[in-house]
Amino acid sequence: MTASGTQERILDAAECLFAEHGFGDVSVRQVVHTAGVNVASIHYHFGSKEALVEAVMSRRLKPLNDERLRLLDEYESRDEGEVALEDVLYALIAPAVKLSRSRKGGKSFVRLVGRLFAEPSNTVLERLKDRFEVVFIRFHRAFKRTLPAIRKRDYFWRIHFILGAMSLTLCDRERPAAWSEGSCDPDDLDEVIQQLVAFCAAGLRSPVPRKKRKR
Amino acid sequence: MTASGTQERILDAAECLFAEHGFGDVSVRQVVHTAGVNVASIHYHFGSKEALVEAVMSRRLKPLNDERLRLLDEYESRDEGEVALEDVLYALIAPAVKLSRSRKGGKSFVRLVGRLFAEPSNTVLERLKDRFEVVFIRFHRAFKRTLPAIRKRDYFWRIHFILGAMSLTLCDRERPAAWSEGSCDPDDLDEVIQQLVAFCAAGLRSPVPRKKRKR
DNA sequence: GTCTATATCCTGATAGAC
DNA sequence: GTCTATCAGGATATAGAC
Repeated sequence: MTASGTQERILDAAECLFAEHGFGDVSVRQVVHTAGVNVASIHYHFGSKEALVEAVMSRRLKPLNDERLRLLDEYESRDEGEVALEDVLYALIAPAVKLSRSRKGGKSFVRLVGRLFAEPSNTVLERLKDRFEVVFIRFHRAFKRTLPAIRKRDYFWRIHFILGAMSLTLCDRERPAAWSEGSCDPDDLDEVIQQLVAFCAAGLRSPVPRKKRKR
Repeated sequence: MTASGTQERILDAAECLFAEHGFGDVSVRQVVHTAGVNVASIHYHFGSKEALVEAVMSRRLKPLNDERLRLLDEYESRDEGEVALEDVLYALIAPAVKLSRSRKGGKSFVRLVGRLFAEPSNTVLERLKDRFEVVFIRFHRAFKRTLPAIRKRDYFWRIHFILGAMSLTLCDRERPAAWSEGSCDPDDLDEVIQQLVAFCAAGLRSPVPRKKRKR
């Protein structure tokens, strides 16, 4: 890396473009144009477009997940293992939402993460799987402690729904504000976090659905 | 259209491929190859790739939304306007989930709808906006009747979370089964629907979150 | 309506001068 | 490390014979 920070400029530009248009629809030429660097520099610094995608994700994924685990550790040591459900959810959700207002491109990155989860057959997600799994195993343990009686199948369906709600919220800042004609403020991050935490907590605590629906 | 049903074969193949790999990553050549038709036929029948994408969506969107409105009408006339929250959610969710097991490519289509909602800056969604809006206005009225005291901003945040949960569930059949080591059965559609309805109902009914969180 | 052949452009990637 | 020039391949789209 040189003093001009070419790698950083490429990563910033790619992060922003990928978040806006998706991975497949952004060419390396658009990236170098936005970054103001030479066409060849992406292959010099990263080797391939695919490696660039992975580098974009890796750069911020570790700090994000580290912060999630740090919060969870903090709550667990403070409450001696008896962490409230809302606190576990907060540790999972808040770092991602907060990252979305950090100046250094975090906004684009969280949209990328949301996009990543919404694209099922995704080689990038496969590659990053290990990093996510460590976090989820830790959170699974914490969730199960707060919900000792929950059935395995109920738990995993609900976790899936929670990921969906998070995904779309990270992906799409504008829709709630637009549909509510301004009542929802996407820039009030504490509000977003609390809404998500409350919604997910209620969903996780809801009674087991009936076995059969008569219609 | 001819007797061989070239248009249908193209639509089926495109629907399947788009659902599997996304819009941008599928070429018209892949589509014609999968459909077993000539390269030029897409442009003859649809005019452009973008028009094909729109045609794929339009073909199934009207029946889906018609079924949603039909269910809602049925419940409202039966219960004289006093429809249970779970029934409104059922009318919104069940037709989409059920379409996912219809033989004629419905499985691919609902994944496409999920993908559509997860991609914010999407020209296709803009084009189909009108068709969705009619449905949502009807459902907004129904929801507000079952939740008369809810604040506008709480309501729209929660609708957003519900769309996210639906989106990911329609997009990604496999993750809950994989993570739960088989406890979740993606083919048990009644189970999926009931899980989603119960989760979303609990979320919609949850008490208003506290104003400030002290951490 | 179907097909072949082709036009035109853009893609990711690289070679080699500086 | 940066740049220009260029490659080989694939993209959408079309022209024109059948």
